[in-house]
Amino acid sequence: MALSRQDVIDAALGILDEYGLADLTMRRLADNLQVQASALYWHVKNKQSLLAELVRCILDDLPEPSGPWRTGIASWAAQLRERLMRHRDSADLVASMRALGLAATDLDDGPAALLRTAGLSEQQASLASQTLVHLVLGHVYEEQQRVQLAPLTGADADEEAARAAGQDFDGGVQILLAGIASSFATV
Amino acid sequence: MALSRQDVIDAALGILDEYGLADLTMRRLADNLQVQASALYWHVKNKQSLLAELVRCILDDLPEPSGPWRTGIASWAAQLRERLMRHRDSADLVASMRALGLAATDLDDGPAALLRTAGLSEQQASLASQTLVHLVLGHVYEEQQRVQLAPLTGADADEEAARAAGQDFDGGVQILLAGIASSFATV
DNA sequence: ACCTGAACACCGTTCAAGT
DNA sequence: ACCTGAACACCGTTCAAGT
Repeated sequence: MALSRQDVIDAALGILDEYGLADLTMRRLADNLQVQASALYWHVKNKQSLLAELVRCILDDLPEPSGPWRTGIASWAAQLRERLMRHRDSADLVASMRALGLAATDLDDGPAALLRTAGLSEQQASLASQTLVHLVLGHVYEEQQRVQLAPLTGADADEEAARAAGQDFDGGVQILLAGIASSFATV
Repeated sequence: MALSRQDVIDAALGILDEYGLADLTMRRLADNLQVQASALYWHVKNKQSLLAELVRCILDDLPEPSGPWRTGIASWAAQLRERLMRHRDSADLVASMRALGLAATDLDDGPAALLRTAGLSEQQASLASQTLVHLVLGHVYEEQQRVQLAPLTGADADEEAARAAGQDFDGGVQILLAGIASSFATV
């Protein structure tokens, strides 16, 4: 049977999860699908657009934050982290694509909207949500990198380390939320 | 005259600034120095260690934060940003090296120490400074990426955009500092 | 419509050999 | 001590040609 675009995307996600972003090459992907590398270019414009597609998959149906702003944003951040943690190197991937303005550029729109309805000015809301997204991506980036370094450095118990990282994450988000709350006061 | 290790580093910084991290290849660097690519490996162990050296240069003599914690941290963050903005793609470079545990891993130590002396617990201090570094790197990363995208998208006035980015940066840091301040309250 | 095969212009790194 | 030259094992992408 002929290859479908979805087959290519699925195989790419598979390589990403198993071997990481650095090993996700067009040639390797082609090998995996038992096809010549050049065949991929019938299904996909180029590597960058394929990566953008992967980002779309990873962040698919991530709900917008809603409800009371503080708990709403906190749980949105946790959900975003959870989505990212499902795929290896996803924070790196998402950050790169955001940098190129290709995908996930609108990630901050959700939190910004909620903060505006909660009373922050346009500028404050976009600033705060931008900061939040930086924080989430930065934290998950380091967390994912640590996981990959663990085998080399001598891994602590995975379960324990994951719980600690999760608490660090929540703690960081709480600091930021406290800062946002005090921004309300000075409005 | 024979090439020195410092010559290699200087030329690498030159390529970084003029053409960006993606174009900083060993072969191009060698061309630039009018030497074979293999010659570089006498002066430098491999590409990664060269990049680590560049990070060390970029962050050289960045002073530790001191004084009253709030203004001390704010000005430290501004100084870090200023150092990073001197070299193209530096935030990307620093983040990558931090990820590999090679250089600049101890970037958060300074702020953490100041926050501890100011009264935060070990955990809170390291969490807050980690968050701060994420914020700085994340912000500068996007700022630098935007600069590189500007020629393509239709650049606004550079001066104006830089001032706006600077204010965004300061605003983001202020939000975080407010959050840290309110963490003191709950100690 | 979908894929192959060959080519182009690149990478980082190693290593014997030259001076 | 410092560098060349050639090689190895890779990249992403294009494009005529096949089915």
